[in-house]
Amino acid sequence: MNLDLLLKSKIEEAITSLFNSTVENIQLQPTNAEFEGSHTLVCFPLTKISKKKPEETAEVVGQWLVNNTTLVNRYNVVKGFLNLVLNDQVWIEVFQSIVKDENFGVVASTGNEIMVEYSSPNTNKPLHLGHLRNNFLGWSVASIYEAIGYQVHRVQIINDRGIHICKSMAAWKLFGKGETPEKSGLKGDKLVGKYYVEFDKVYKKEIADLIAKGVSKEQAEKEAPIMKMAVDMLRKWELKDDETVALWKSMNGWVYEGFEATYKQMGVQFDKLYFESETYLLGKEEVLKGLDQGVFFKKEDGSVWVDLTADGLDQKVLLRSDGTSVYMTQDIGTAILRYRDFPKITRQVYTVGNEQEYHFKVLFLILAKLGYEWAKECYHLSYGMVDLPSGKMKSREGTVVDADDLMAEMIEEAEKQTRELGKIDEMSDAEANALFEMIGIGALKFYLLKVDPKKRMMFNPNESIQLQGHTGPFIQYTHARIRSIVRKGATLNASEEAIQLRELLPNEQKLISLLSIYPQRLQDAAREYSPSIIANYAYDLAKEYNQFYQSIPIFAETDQQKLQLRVRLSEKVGEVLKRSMGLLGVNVPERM
RNA sequence: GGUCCCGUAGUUCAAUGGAUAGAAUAGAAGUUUCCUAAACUUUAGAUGCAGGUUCGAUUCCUGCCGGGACCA
Repeated sequence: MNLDLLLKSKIEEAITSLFNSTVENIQLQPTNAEFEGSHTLVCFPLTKISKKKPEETAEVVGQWLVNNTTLVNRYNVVKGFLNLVLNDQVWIEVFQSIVKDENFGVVASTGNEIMVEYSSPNTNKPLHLGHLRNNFLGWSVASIYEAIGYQVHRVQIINDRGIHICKSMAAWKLFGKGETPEKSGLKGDKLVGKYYVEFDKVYKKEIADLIAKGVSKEQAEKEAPIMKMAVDMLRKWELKDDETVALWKSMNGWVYEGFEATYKQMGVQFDKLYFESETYLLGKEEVLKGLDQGVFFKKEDGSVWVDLTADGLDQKVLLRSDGTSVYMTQDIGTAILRYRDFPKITRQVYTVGNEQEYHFKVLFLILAKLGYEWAKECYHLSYGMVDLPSGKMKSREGTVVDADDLMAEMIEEAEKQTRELGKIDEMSDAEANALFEMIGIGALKFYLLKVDPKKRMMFNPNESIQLQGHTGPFIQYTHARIRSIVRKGATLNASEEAIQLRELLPNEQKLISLLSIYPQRLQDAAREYSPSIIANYAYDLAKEYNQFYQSIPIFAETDQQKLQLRVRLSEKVGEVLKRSMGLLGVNVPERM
């Protein structure tokens, strides 16, 4: 039962009957807290057909609804706003239908199928704070689509080829002395990252030395011995030189093992991994095919270009004059390969930072020009950078926040605060540790997901470890309280018969109202690709519940009907909190 | 040079063109014989500037100022 639609149709009837006319868009919105009522009809747009002042229009519509429907109990008019107070019986019916639905808010499979890409790191550096936002977002959007009945394939593309990995390889060969993650106890991705940094250090020194000898800067950058070594390795790799490929494989292997541990701690997974080393050749083929078809053109130096000036963009190179590919070439190949692997998907969602907006505009246009119908359905889930109080994260200045370190700190801080509150006295060590992790990771995920993805956001370490206020742990705590109520309620002799109440308290009505809009919020979140809509909804619901909890002592109630309603209402709120937090990748505890 | 994004309380975030712009945090003052005080209550505090469209603009349009990104 959709109350809003029901009410709207009644208002339509009212308008037809009163003004002998219709309006396309009935503006029904939630009533401001300061006024009585739950729904408000904005009457200004109706004045054209009512030929009355806004106040009078509101008055007659309100009167009609009270006289001709069983929904509206009373109304009040403030300026052109008609505030409607529905009958409690209506809310009780709404609640009954929610209670009856054991899977409230879960949409049955629709047969739609999409792919969501996220993460997609380079293999030369460990994951950092920016990757956390990326992974949490991608994971959450995928979950949200599953919740509205889609089949979702979670994938990533791993940038495992190119000069950057060769740099780490060169430095490792020169200075590594056979170091491995096993020997040094260093996580694989951290180890490879260490040699990437080492490369950079040596490279800079070599450039400086050459410049000191009178070589030009440009020349020095090319001639530095360690760079020549890296370039040579890339060349050998492309020729499939055994030794080089073996080293490449083993170093990439270390990185993947390291990443795997980080993903596990993040709580994200993938259904399939794509590797650029496996897709870039397909991209090249497709570009050459496009060249034959006249979609692209060749310049005098032999490079291949696409002309997008007609679309308001410029010309873009797709193959360099030496025939090597660029990022765009690879992405063309990857996109096409994915549709071959999963022919039923109708859309690809790319979770990639907003600095690549231009890139994806171009990519989708090119795919469309190549004749792929699905290209126009593709979506770049573009998100803003994560800044620190000190400004942008810069690896050169050592301000990059490492993902593993951050997650460990969050869990540690959760443990510290939980112990201080003396909340784990009756828990086993295993339970307590699971709780610390749930709270620490939950706080981090909520912190990063509560902000609209499109916006650039600030990561303040001191605020992020806060567990009070607009945070994940606030909602987790509310859930734990609810579970406590439900456990206690279960020990009473509750009858399963339908609740026969006729009236509700304002707190109860508001909670029912919030519960009832969950399915709509879920749809909104999917349409906008925005987990923040879910995060804020869960927060609002938890906040409302805490007010209810604080002002109404549930078990002090002598009327069994009322008591039952409050326990069941609590239970349902708990379920929806759990479900919506689940969409963010956040678990909620039974006790905390 | 061209294209795009963002400017909201001290700070971090909200607000399908609608009412007196909401939260959180930091500040001030309270609530524990009562289901978990990681909670609740009260209080103070903001739309960068100038125009325009509209019954109504934080939201749409133009210019300026400030911050950021991308393309050569």
